[in-house]
Amino acid sequence: MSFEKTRVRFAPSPTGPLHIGGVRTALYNYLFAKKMKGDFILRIEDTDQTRYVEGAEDYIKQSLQWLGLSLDEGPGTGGDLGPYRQSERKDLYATYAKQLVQQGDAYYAFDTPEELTAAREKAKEQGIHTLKYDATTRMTMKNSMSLTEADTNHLLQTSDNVTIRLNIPRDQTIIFKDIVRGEVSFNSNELDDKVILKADGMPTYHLANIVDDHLMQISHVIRGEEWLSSTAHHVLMYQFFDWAPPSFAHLPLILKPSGKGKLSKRDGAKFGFPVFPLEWDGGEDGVYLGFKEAGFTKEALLNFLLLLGWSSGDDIEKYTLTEMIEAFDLSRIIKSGARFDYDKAKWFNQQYIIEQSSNDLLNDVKAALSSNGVMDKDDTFILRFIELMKERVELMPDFYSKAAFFFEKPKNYDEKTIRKKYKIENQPHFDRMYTILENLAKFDAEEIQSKIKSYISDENLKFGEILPVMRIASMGTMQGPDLFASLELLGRKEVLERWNMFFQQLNN
RNA sequence: GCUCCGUUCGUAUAAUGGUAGUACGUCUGCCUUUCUAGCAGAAGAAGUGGGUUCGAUUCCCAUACGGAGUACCA
Repeated sequence: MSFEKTRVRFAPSPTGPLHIGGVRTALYNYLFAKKMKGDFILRIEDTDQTRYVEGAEDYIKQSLQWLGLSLDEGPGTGGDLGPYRQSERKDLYATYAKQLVQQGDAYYAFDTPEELTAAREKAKEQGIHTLKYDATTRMTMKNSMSLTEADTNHLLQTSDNVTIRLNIPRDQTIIFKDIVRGEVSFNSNELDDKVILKADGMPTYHLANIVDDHLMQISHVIRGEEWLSSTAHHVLMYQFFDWAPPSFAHLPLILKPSGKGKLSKRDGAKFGFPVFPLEWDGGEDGVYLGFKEAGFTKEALLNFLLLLGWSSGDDIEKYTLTEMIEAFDLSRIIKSGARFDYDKAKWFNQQYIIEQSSNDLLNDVKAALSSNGVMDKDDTFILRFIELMKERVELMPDFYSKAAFFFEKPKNYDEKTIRKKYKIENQPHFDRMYTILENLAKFDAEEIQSKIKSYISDENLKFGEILPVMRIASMGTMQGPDLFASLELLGRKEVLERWNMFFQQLNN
């Protein structure tokens, strides 16, 4: 096995936008593939026609592309072992399902969904929590095991309710090794006779999954923990086909911040953070925010997800994609579920913003500004602006929301600071400082600072009574970058206008 | 209900059969006109009960709690 080429697949079903847990699964698959110099394959599991959602496949591809998780094979990408969309492989599955029937490892079942529901209801009345279609019950159902050959053949011809079910053997222990959890075992008596081929001719996940993993020469199946329970079925099917099973690694779930249950798409709105990589318009379901639109860099998102369920063992926590590939190791995946911690996600983003040069941020900042109607500033201004704001920002939109005063005059002023810091007897000084600014040879931070500061000390004023008022007069708020640098950026004309506006308003 | 999986500061996690480390968050101080950032510091953790052991957070068992699965969904 270890001599084979490593080939992993990310196999989402196109039933909606790619959830953040799915993104992490994709990441881990990608990292492992690249670490092993293997292939990363995208396979679209669209076997449920009733749940197909238009645009979901594109969304998945766009998300992977945005994140830089490039595919070696997949629908649209190509590859020798396609097609990579299960709906395009439909005929294949029936052949394999029939092989299983022939071998006696599966059988035809003719029960209608209604009959099954009725049987379950009845069982419930008798106190059986869930009716299992298995060795204990299958002889009471309508299938090729319970029916005569003649009846079976007749139904095969006439029924439009023909499915194929796995014939799970009695009293077998199914043991498999999970890379994350070690040895996991199931007694076959606990397993139900799962449908592997549906009445519409499409396979269920279980069949499609193992047929494709085998045919596509997948070496490692890295997927969410929700699949752990059905892995026993899968292992049994590998035995039926006499195929060597891949290695399994079941990833811990990403939990709600409350810790109760796995993170769902509704939690985004509930807790106020994105749970999808990109924005998704769910129609009447509403528009779901994406990490990208919320102002995350892809590097930060990836870095955050990397550490939600995996740790290198050392104290390093910032990784580039290349470093992730280098460091990643399936055996260090955490076993227990990880809660989604939005504060930590934002911290990562802040780190990435601080590290990037103003030039690197230019386009993104421009975008954040222009979506707030700010487009009249030139690059020189914005570059300087970025330098001042960079370390005060967590998400890209903060470049506007935390710094709007650079682009428009204050609409209101921080009353508390005015009350505490403004003394009417200082007004003549503000008037004189106005004149100083007006006549400054060069309106730059250094010049403003030195002239204002020497005025303050010459007049024996208190910095704490003057500077805050200047800030309020110019910015309206106490929060912001260095006062003098900010004044310079605002420009003399603008500052003087604001002062006029402020002191006039204040004194009548 | 049944099956499987899990359980270390609020959160993410590390190491370890012998002092429980790191990061986020929180709080304090320094810096500063302010907000950040940075620096310095503080508080804060092994679900419970047994066993093995000189010694258990670590190994074993039980129990509690949490999670997942239990569909002609993936």
